[in-house]
Amino acid sequence: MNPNFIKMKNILCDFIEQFVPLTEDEKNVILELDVIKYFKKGTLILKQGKRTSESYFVLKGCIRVYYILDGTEKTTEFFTELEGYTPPCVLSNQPSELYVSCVEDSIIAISKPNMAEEVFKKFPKFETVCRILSEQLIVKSQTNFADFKTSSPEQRYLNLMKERPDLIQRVPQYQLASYLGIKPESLSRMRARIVGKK
Amino acid sequence: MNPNFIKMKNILCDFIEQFVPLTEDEKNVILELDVIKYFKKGTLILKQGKRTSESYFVLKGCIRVYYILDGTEKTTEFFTELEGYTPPCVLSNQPSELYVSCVEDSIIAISKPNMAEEVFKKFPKFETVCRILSEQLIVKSQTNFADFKTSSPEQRYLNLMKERPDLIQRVPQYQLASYLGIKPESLSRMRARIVGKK
DNA sequence: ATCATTTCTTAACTTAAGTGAAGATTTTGA
DNA sequence: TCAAAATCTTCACTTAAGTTAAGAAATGAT
Repeated sequence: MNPNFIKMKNILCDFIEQFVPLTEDEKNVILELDVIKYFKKGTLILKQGKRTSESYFVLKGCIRVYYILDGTEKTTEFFTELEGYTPPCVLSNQPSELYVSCVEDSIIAISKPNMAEEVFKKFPKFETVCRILSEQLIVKSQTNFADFKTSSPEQRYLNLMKERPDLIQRVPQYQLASYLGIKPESLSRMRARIVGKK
Repeated sequence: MNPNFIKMKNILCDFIEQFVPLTEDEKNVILELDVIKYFKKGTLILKQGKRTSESYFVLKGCIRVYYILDGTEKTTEFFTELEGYTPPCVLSNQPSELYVSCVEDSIIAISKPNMAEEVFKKFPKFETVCRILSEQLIVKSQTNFADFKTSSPEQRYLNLMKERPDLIQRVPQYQLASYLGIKPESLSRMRARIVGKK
């Protein structure tokens, strides 16, 4: 077992222990269940049209969710360290509408519903964690959405600089642009405008 | 027990039975726990600055979530029949940033976390329902957000006409406008433009 | 180190949303 | 029923985003 692997397991257990305490037994269950995978930058973890039941939990790196509309990539989400994502197709049992790709070399914990079910049966505590996490995620998602609706593209960019400054460094601008709901040219112009104002 | 009350209980149980079957016992638990309240149009169920631990589940009518920024109402959500909402302040234990008001005369099932905890203990099945519902809500919220980001104000309005035509009838336009992320004047002009195009 | 590819910038022009202000229309309550 | 309040529309003007197109800069692969 390489030391990096153990480090990642600890990150995962620490994260879960924010919500419920874990016994050694329970930690071992996680160690056995969660599959930790390494991906190179640019790897497509999920492609449009494919079926999957996998959820992704980012231990290191950054993944991007996007789809292609009229030949253009529309980026809808970025997930970085300690953020998790379940594609809609996992719940709908349909082919995926979305692509998921690695913006950087990334380490991802992958889980599947049947794994989860088993664990829930053995340790109901895990279901509680998932429920609480889900409830928090809903609030987060709704709050982000509300902030987005009520601000101009420029405010959104300034807000992103404040809330997730790392993304601006890590991610190509044309991907950030559609994440902000604007065109790459507009983002470029906007940045020039903002620098000018200072 | 008035017949309308019983009707509402049935609506609630039917809704839950979409996800898990319920025994009579379990239905009774719901009947005893959930508090069903009647509100007049315009009632403020939750005010900015107030603390609450209540979640709302709309049995009939329509509620609106908004906050006031620079003296202007910013509407972030509408919930109608069979939709539920937990304000962020319930999870954060802070005074509410948001108002919740009734767009119409409404019948709302109100629940609190301590009720939920008790029920979860007695019937773990309910925690499963809540987890599944939450997971679905996350997807829904993220999908809505993605659609919003990738469309123009006009597309958003056309999409709203398709997806929630009832809202356009039920809700004042100035509230719809901020829900669409635009000014009321722009919505008014846009509607004229759309009618002209036909 | 160099070439090809990807990403970013700039510019001129078009289109639609924001703003401020006024007035029309609809709804509500006494 | 009528006046006040709330809601919606229109107009002229400003501002910023979309579009098209060209070329510069950065990155990656050999």
